[in-house]
Amino acid sequence: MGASKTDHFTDEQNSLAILAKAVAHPARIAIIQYLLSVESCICGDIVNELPLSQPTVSQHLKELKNAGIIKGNIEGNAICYCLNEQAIDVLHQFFKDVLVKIVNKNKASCC
Amino acid sequence: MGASKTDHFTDEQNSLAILAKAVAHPARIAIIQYLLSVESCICGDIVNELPLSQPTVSQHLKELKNAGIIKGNIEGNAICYCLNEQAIDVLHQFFKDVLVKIVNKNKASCC
DNA sequence: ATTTAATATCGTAATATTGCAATATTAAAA
DNA sequence: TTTTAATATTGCAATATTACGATATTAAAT
Repeated sequence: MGASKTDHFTDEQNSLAILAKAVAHPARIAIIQYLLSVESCICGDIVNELPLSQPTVSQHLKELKNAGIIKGNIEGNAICYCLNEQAIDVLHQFFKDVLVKIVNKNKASCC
Repeated sequence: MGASKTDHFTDEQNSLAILAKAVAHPARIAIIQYLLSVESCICGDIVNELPLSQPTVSQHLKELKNAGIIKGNIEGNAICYCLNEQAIDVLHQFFKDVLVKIVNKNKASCC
């Protein structure tokens, strides 16, 4: 098939999967790290920071934007990209909750 | 091309991407949530919990295991799967750090 | 020894992702 | 207005993912 059967899962499961997928590529991790390292959000040189062609970088940015991980504002003929705190927080909370539950379970004897 | 150019990125970027990719499917989110909901780790009924066929579930479990998100122990003719605290912690720490940095940046005026 | 139950693997079709060259778009600069 | 710079889109080839039927494996139960 190839397509995942999203309608069989909860909205929460689907949206977490979409967010995780957006992050699930080394280039997109690199983009996130670069956005964090830059002082201002106005950054027109992401392409030069990555070992990929301009169209490929543009595509990765689009995927991050579609998933809501980053926000983009037009600033003249450059574009200001910045991280979306809320989307990152959803992922952070999920893994935090998972971790807390694992620790509690392991306390009660497990693998 | 289709294959990502992993050799152009850092080990950290690649391993974070692998972990995120393992989680980046609603069925695998569902598996994680189910493993958390069960008291013991001995669980031989993951297939019945998911709206997917047995081979498909088995494949998803394999991917989670390959990425280190879950661990599997053979228990007779059933298999005991449980979450790997360390792998989840890597993801948790990453998103926590990103979040802290975003908050600090936004304080210093940004988007 | 045979059956049963649980899980894994193989093969394959449908679809998605990755990457880039070529080209388009857009707005500032000259 | 022409050029330049920055980013986006299109088209396409290579590869990866998702899903499942059929089949294999494995160990307990009969």
